[in-house]
Amino acid sequence: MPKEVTLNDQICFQISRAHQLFNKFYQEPLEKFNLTYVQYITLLSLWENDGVTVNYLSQKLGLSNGTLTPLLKRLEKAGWITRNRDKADERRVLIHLTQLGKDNKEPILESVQGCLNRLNYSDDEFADAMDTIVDLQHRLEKTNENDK
Amino acid sequence: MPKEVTLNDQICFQISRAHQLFNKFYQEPLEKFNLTYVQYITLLSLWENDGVTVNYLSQKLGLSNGTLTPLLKRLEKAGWITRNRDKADERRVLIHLTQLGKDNKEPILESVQGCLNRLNYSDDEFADAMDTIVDLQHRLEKTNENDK
DNA sequence: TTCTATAATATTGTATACAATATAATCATT
DNA sequence: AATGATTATATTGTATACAATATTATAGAA
Repeated sequence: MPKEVTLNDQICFQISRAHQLFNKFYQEPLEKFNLTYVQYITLLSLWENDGVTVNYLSQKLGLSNGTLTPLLKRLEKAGWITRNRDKADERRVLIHLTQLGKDNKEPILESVQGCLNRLNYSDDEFADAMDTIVDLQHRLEKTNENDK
Repeated sequence: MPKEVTLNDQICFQISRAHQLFNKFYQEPLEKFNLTYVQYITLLSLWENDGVTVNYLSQKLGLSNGTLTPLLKRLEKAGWITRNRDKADERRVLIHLTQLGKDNKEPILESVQGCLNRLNYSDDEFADAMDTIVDLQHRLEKTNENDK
């Protein structure tokens, strides 16, 4: 008799749960900055590389431009970034951090790190967990590739 | 000098990516049934326990009723389930699989399993990956608990 | 029994998320 | 230089996702 397929045995379901829990997890450290989790991740990318195109962010974050355009407009409205057409190539929109966006890097990272510390990962445990997740990604990417 | 915080070092980001990749991954096996990943997960729960309330599904799937109500309406419209007020307690809505929903259990599971096999997990690797992810969930839950 | 508290679901508003399409600018070839 | 192909972003339509609120039904107390 084949084993019954159950919800909790599905690795996709457990990944989804972890994703949901992270969204909740980030609410507390980001609340005082009025940022969502995805907006924070976007700022994180801009703190690494500022003055980039929507397309670059789309690749880096793995989000479609249909997701990013409205998200970036909200970040602009809140004063974190600017959106300007590239004068050298007007198809492009260049995203730049504002002074506010730059000045708040440290406070935001500190607030987040304070929460991350509470996860109580040792360096080894953390590295192992990351390896497991990235390995899963590679398996999924390889399979998704084959579908094309 | 403190180490620079980068996007790819964030475990939240890697979990998000895995979540996105799973959504893509499930498109192929579910396409012919016109189901999304979340709808599939919902059916999976109903194949385990049929005739349950919205609240039960909400707990089981970890989704709010604000997410589930429209999702269940779409599943109803497509003929997979029925939604009926419980005559014994008319605050409740009971969700039942239709004959279509029952009859398609095996074909859907087979289609999905065919794709899952391509991930090439050994039993041990799979168990380890699951442990890692569930352990992460517990760390997140514990931390989220403390916030209340 | 009537009033209140509680419980279960639905609705509203905001924010992702993406496929498909549209728009506009640039590039490439002639 | 004209035009066809390509590139970059925006828009539209559909589907999650949740907090806050509304609605309706039940339960409990006086």
